[in-house]
Amino acid sequence: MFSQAEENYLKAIYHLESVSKGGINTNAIAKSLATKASSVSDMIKKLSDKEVVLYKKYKGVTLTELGKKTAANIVRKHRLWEVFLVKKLNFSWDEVHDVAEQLEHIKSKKLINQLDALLGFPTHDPHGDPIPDKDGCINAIDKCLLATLKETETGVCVGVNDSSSEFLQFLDKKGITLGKKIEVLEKEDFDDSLSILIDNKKMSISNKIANNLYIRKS
Amino acid sequence: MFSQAEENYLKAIYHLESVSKGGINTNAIAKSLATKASSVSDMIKKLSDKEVVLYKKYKGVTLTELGKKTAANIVRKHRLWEVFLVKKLNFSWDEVHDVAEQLEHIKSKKLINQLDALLGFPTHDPHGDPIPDKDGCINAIDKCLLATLKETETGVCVGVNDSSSEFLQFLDKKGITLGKKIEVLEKEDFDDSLSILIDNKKMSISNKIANNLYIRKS
DNA sequence: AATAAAGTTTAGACTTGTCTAAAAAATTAT
DNA sequence: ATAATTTTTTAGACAAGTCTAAACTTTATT
Ligand SMILES: [Mn+2]
Ligand SMILES: [Mn+2]
Ligand SMILES: [Mn+2]
Ligand SMILES: [Mn+2]
Repeated sequence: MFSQAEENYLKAIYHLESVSKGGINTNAIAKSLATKASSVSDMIKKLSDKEVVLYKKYKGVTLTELGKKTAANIVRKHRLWEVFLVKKLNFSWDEVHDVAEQLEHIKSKKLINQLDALLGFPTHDPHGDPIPDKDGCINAIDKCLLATLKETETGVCVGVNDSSSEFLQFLDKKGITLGKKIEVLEKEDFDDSLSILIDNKKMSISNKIANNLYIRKS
Repeated sequence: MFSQAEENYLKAIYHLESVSKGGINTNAIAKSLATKASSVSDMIKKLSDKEVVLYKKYKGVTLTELGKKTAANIVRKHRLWEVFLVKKLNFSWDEVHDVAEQLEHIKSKKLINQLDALLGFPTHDPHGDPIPDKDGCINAIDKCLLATLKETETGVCVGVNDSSSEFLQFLDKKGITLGKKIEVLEKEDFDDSLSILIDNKKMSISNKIANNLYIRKS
């Protein structure tokens, strides 16, 4: 059994491993958890004792198979709860994260399996992130950042890179939601901004936005 | 904001006040939380500083208005989650308590209000206990223990006094669930056991059972 | 290769919540 | 009214998790 703090560390390491392969360093974990490197050092020793991470002093940390499975299960719970909040409780996609941060620590196998069933076994959360299955496997869809599309290419919005509520609310305001079809009309060399067509409306999108929106090409 | 531990103490005091009016003593709280009297003393000081309880050394403790409201809100969350688990996730009434003990500490006004709406604003939890409203008010129904009924009297099962899973599973086995009509046929002087009619079936009920089942007379 | 800078760990302290053992107060029995 | 018993509080310790400051390793710079 893992404490809430331990679970949060495992999840942070899991997410860091998914973006930067190789041993995860103390400072990166500290930053992602808004804590201090010394606290991370202490906790890593505990996690190492519990055999969920491999650890060599000064050499960073990697999840063991057990660690990966444990972390994936927390992510699974987080994302299922996010789907629940949006689908059943009328939360908008920018409101769910903080509540899911709490709900992901609830311990009950039956709860999460029944929730999964209630929601119709969803494969992705409201931000387009894949939901790991009971064994921790995720089946990632083939997506790329809008910024990588070339002129005349089209695709469908399938996810966000930044899921801060500011960004999500901005997308709402622009009418950009998951599932919408997007066509790149023009790419401005000067500032890498895009002119796109969405819902038959033409709009201009800054490079910063285009670098935080995932598209499945079509 | 209250910690999980503080919330559990508040809830325990709230429940104790509802059965035995007057200042609640340290040992009673310790017993109901399965902790030690010394721990209770420590915590009571903190709760007193936070102005949710009134406390005079050696004289027991009472909830302030703020304390009552806070505690009632935790009970509200506990019972709404229990309804959710039974109605939406197919839990049986003997499985819900432990999970609700965790869920009751989730902090989100919107979450609990939307949950309330999803469930159709239920007034009672799966064990027949009333669900406090947003202001902490409960509207208790008029109920009495089955053991207090006289021969030939009839009523409807509306709640349980003991909600341990052993007792609840026992009731399931006997076919006794909330809403069922019961008629007292005979009362045995020797051991205070009852002969009752339920679903047109005659069965014998020990005094211990009859003292843990609430009835609304009809 | 030596030094500076950056990253990491340790030492020691603090908070929350818990415990045991001992002291103090309140209650009950003689 | 005094003594015995029960209840409650205090004192001191401990585990988890965090922090700051200092020491230590590794990496980068000269
Ligand atoms: Mn999230
Ligand atoms: Mn998400
Ligand atoms: Mn309960
Ligand atoms: Mn209940």
